[in-house]
Amino acid sequence: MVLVSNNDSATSHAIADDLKDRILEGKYKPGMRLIQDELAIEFKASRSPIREALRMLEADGLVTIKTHSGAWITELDFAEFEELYQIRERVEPLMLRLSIPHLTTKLIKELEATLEKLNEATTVQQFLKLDREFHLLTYEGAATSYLGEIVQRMWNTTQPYRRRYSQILEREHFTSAHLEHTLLMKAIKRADLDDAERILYGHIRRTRLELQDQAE
Amino acid sequence: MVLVSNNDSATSHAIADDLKDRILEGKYKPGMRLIQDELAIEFKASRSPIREALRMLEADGLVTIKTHSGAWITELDFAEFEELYQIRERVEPLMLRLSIPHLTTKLIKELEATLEKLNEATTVQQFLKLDREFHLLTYEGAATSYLGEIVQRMWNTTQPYRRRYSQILEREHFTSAHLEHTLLMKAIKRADLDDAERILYGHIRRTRLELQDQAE
DNA sequence: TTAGGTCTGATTGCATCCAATCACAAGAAA
DNA sequence: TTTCTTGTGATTGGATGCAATCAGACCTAA
Repeated sequence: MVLVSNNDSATSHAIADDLKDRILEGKYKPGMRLIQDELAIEFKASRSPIREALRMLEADGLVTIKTHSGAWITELDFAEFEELYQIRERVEPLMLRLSIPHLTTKLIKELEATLEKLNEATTVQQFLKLDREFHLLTYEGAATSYLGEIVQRMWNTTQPYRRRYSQILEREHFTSAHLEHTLLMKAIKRADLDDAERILYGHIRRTRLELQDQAE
Repeated sequence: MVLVSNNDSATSHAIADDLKDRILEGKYKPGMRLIQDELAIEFKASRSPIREALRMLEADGLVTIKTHSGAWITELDFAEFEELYQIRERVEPLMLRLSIPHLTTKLIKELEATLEKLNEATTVQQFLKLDREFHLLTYEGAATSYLGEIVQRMWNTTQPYRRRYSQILEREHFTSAHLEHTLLMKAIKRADLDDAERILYGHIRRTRLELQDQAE
């Protein structure tokens, strides 16, 4: 289960990947409109592949298309953001459970290295990037077809908001996250499925509640 | 949250809806190939809207597209079917929890009527149709944007397989389902969120395990 | 001033044509 | 016989032009 890159030769896929990066990096902000002609000119292609790319991004939840009207970068209100976190609480522990038994020693080494870098992160930028990397890596052992898609999609759509809201988080949050990540790592290493599930559930839940508190 | 019909004027949407019905009704069987030209002729349209419709169905998980190769009705192996049931076990109880507090008395009346018909169903066909109707109705109170999509998508993709596998289920299964549905209805009426979640979780889980037993 | 209607430019949706790619069959070599 | 190569038809991907639709400005009437 590769939750990272996606190499498909067709230009529509290439365009979709490129746009996806821009959205995840925050270059394209939620609510921004995308105009087919402009994109076509920029990518030196016709509107056909652009349209297909937009449909793919729509499937990823990154873009919202309204018939005869246009395409916008998906915009979440806080309720939707919260909803996605609630789904994550339920779904990611399952994916972790399915993954742990198939994690190779190589992957575990990689996980530990990422965790170390994560603990040393100083900027919010770094923290977000490494946090994402760490969690998605823990799922790499799951040979799932649908679960992986769902999880990836949720990480993608919430990405711009994690960036936005994490600015308001207290220092306290990062130390809690640090402790939970360490506990999670230990549970993974001794292949304790129930414990790992529980820690992850609590980790996501606590983050949601903290964001909830800060946001009002 | 309307999990039933979808009225969008654009022809690509109309085509997508039509194809969707055919797949869910079992006219188009998993593994069957879809050829753009043939569909274009049948729908008296060009290939552009057909292509868009296929992309939409891909997003719904009903169709699988391979670049430069073609489109097929999505085919699940048993492992994927099981995976989807595991996700349902985690996700649908959450949706039920979010729904119950907002169920109107009108909806509850409708639910009871559906349950009554469901208990009187004699053929497998009827059972499947009413079972789907009953469960999706219990979620109708949830004002969710993503959860609803996910749940609906899982019901859609597993539909052909529910039909296939339910043929091999014992009479025993239907009486268990009956009892669980009745318990669920009671929990819903007294708005007992925890109990409702637990019953639904067990209901989906038991079905999965029974199918697992029968299938090997 | 404000509400409603109409017009117009911008943009999307669809049709058609051509190019790129693939799958499969037929043939050649071992 | 088996395996590899090559070529050809079928099918998908992309480009271009036109029609349909929408949003916003402008005008008119109350």
